[in-house]
Amino acid sequence: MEELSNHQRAVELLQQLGLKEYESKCFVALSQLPKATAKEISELSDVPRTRVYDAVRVLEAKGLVEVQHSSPQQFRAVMTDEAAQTLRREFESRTETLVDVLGKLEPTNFDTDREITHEVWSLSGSTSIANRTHQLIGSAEQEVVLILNRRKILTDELLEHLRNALEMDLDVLVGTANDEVRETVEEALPDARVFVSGLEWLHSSPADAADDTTISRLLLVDKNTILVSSVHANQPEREAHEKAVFGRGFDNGIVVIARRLMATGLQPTDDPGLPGT
Amino acid sequence: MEELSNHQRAVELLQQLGLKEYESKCFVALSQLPKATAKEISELSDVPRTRVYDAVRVLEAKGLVEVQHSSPQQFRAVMTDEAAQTLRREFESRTETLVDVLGKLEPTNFDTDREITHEVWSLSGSTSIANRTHQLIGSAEQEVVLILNRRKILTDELLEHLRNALEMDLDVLVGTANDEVRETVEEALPDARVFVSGLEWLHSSPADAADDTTISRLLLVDKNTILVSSVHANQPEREAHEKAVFGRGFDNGIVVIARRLMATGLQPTDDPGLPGT
DNA sequence: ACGCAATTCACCCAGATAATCACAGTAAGG
DNA sequence: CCTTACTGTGATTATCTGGGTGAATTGCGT
Repeated sequence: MEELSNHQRAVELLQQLGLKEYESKCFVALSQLPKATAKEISELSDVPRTRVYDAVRVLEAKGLVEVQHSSPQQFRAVMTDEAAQTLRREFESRTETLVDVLGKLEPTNFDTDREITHEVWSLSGSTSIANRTHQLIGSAEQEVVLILNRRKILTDELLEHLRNALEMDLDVLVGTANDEVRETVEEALPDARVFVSGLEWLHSSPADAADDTTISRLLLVDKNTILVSSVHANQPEREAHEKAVFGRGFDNGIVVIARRLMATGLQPTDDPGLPGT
Repeated sequence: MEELSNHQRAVELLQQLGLKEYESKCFVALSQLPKATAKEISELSDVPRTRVYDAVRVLEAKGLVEVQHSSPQQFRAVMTDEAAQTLRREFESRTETLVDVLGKLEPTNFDTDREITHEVWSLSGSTSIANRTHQLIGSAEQEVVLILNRRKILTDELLEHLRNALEMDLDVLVGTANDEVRETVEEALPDARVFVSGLEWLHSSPADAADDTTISRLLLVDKNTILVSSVHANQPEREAHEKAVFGRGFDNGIVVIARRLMATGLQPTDDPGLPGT
């Protein structure tokens, strides 16, 4: 029954979008019928007959269904595109006023970032990580070393930030997993130094380890700040979730390790021996 | 304390966007500090200190805060713009798959609209009502009579639909509340017949009535289908909520009444006496 | 007037979530 | 080294929202 699966998925999505279970079920049922009475909805949606009315009432208030006030009351759902549009409008309105309110709220003791040493922060979510990546590249003052392992993360925006760094006469080194990506990067950034990283072990899960975790990006800025992100592929529920840690401070342990890694990885023939701890 | 009000509003908004109370409070608190420990968050947000950790953990998973795993753990919120962006991305992903799933789901008995007589449907929400308005204008076959009472509802999209109707050689009559709107409409639609409606009582609340409800649009299509929308202004909580009823069927009571109304309203000097029931 | 279905209302129960407590690790200072 | 205060984790209890059910009311057809 693939139908059931779709049904369930739709109900879950609706709930995640803010509707209650009954409301979601009723709406899905109504989406399949051009028109329906409470009884029909109840049968098709497993919602107790007596509760269909409440659910439909709030759906009406949200602009998702229309009701006909006749003896056997009839209901119909608006077209799905309209529904999505309605939900989107409500959402946008909320986020809009949210950033507004939060903006008016920030003025609290804002002592600029003091001791920025020995920090190690973790964060998650691809968008947050991408944002932090861009931000770090933007704050570079000498060099940017970046190793990419997945094609997806090579976004236009990322290239744009790298281009900006190049225009400020910074050293930009990019390590890639294979020649294909290397060529893409070389085209977009002629002034950057692009390698195929020698760190094969980085690019695929270690054979012995049981975890299917993949390093997806590795960024070193000014030999001072490091960001490492990885994806856990074993969770097929959603888009694989990306996690990252990022740390600052020249003598920060993780930064030191990363510095060594980067050096050996990008120049596999040399024995660079960068100043350690 | 206007600060408190903003604080509360922010928390409510976050909750409406899917966060729990604790999560919302913690995020708002963190948005005011560049960095904080669990204790500080607890004090600033009224969240029990021991529960701050849980809340912050899910916030981290949602990509809204970063955590520093040090002895006294430290937390920081991402910039509000980033947060909004993250939330938006999640939302879009959901609505996207939603319309997809609902689309695959619709194939159920879709006997085209049979008896379309004597129906009276109610709906609410400005966007839904606007959509229905456009749809009705698009389905017109002879004439479109529209009375506008509020400037806001004269959108470009509405004009576009009216223009389409004109190009199909339909009669388009537009009644407006005042000369200003009339001129705007006449500019945009040279071929339409535009009046300043004679129905003054429509355009403002009746003096005796206690309710401050205003009719905002009134649409009659093919002397057959009617849509009336009104706004209740006494609810300053959000944008005033718009409600509407729409009915079809030549001999539908509400349609008959509306037909009479429109006739006397648009041609105040004449005694048209359109064919009634 | 009667019966049946439609609709509403009020209540119960369960799971989720808020609130509190007790305890085990950890850092700081004497 | 020991004390002390504090940080973090887990278990426990209270509260509340919302799902689930049946009775009471309304309205319609016969």
